[in-house]
Amino acid sequence: MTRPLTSAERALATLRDLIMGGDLAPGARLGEVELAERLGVSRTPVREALSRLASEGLVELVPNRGARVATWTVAELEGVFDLRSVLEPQLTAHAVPNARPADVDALDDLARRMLAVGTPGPDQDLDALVPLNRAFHDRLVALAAHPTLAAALAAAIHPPIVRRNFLTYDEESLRRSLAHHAEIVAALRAGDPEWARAVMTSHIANARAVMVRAARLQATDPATRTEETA
Amino acid sequence: MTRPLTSAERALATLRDLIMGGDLAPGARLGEVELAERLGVSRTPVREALSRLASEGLVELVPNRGARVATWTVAELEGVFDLRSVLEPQLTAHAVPNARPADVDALDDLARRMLAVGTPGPDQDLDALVPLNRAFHDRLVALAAHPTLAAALAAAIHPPIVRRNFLTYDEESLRRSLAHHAEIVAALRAGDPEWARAVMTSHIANARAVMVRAARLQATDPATRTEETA
DNA sequence: TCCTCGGGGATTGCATGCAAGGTAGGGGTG
DNA sequence: CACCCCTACCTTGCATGCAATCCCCGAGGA
Repeated sequence: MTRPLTSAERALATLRDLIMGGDLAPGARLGEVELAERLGVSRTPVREALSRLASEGLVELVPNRGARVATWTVAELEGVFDLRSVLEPQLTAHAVPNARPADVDALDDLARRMLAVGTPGPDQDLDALVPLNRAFHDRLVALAAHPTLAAALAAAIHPPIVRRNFLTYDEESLRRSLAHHAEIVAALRAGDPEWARAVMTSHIANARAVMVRAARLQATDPATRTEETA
Repeated sequence: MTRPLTSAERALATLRDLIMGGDLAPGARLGEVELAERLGVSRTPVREALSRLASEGLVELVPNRGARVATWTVAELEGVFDLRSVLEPQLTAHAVPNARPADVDALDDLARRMLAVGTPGPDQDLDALVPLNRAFHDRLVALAAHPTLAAALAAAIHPPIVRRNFLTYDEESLRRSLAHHAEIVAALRAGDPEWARAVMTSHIANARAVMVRAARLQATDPATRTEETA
């Protein structure tokens, strides 16, 4: 019973996916007519979508000069992690009293599967980690049942930062990250919100260190820079 | 050298002010043609403004059914305060090392003026408190120099919740609130971020109690309900 | 009396057209 | 030779028109 989406909504969703999925690199120009043709609609819904993406921070919109995919500096990246490091531990703590055994089992399953595909060896498949990780965090956020905090977090994660992040993890940080997931499950099972909060805080700090290091490398290595003046 | 704003930007700003200022009550219908005439532009920029306000959470937008000013429940109000109670203390702590004597003096001045117009007596002027309070908090947020956290906070405060809140403070809570401002100044002067953080946490908790009580009263008292089905 | 089923009016959703503003490239000048 | 300006093209910003959808309200039947 899902009501039919409007063209503007489809354009919004498609553009968001294109940006978050990395098909449109940061700094890439977003011409209205080009997008309209690509999406098979007129410029009007495209403009509406761009406008909303701009207020979400995914694109930068300059009057009379059009839209570009938003770029981010290392400082902004650190800012996002500052925000995550206050929001996600809080959400995790909220989730604890709401976690029913079935929920914990589902999270446990996700954590185990991440461990399976994330551990170095013949079965390692880092690409498979991304959706699993997303599912884990989404489920945790849903358990918190706190729409306002969740919305603030969703607004923060926007930048295509977390996109394919596991490729940038070094082996030790990755092992830590996987262990955190398992430990969060343990904290949930124990019903200890402070434990869960602490592990999530560590989890974000670990991710922060990895991402900031990767971003610094990318910023100084011209070979990997995405074009910004296309 | 401020470049001329587009019609859509003006519509956006005007609508935002109208909503935040309470001229458009929560639940009020926002017809495109009506707004377009009121603002002297065509429907297109109005649509764009409504679209952006929707993604900011200020209006609710239902396909084919138009826009209404967003309404909020007591639960959502509490959610907003949950968010503020993690963000504002953090921002306040960030502000401490950046506070130069001149900044502290300016905040001190604001706190004193709030005390002057907020203390019961012949000089009490609760309406004057609102802009002073805003200036105080804005200045503090600016000092934190943390755009990401600030943006998340700004997105949260949206609901016209904080609008004319001082009218709902009881005498004791108001006195507490004014004292908090002064104490934050003291913490800044002492250069103690944890002190500042703790006071701000109390400040938000106090405000939360006042606002939730007021909202509960309003929700049960039909006389003060704003029309929602206009 | 209550529920169901249209019909008219109004409103939104989208496409298109036009004008204002911006960008790039070439010629002229110091 | 470098710099500036000017022109032509392109893009965006906005207005308007038309079709699709929804809401309201009244008539008919159970």
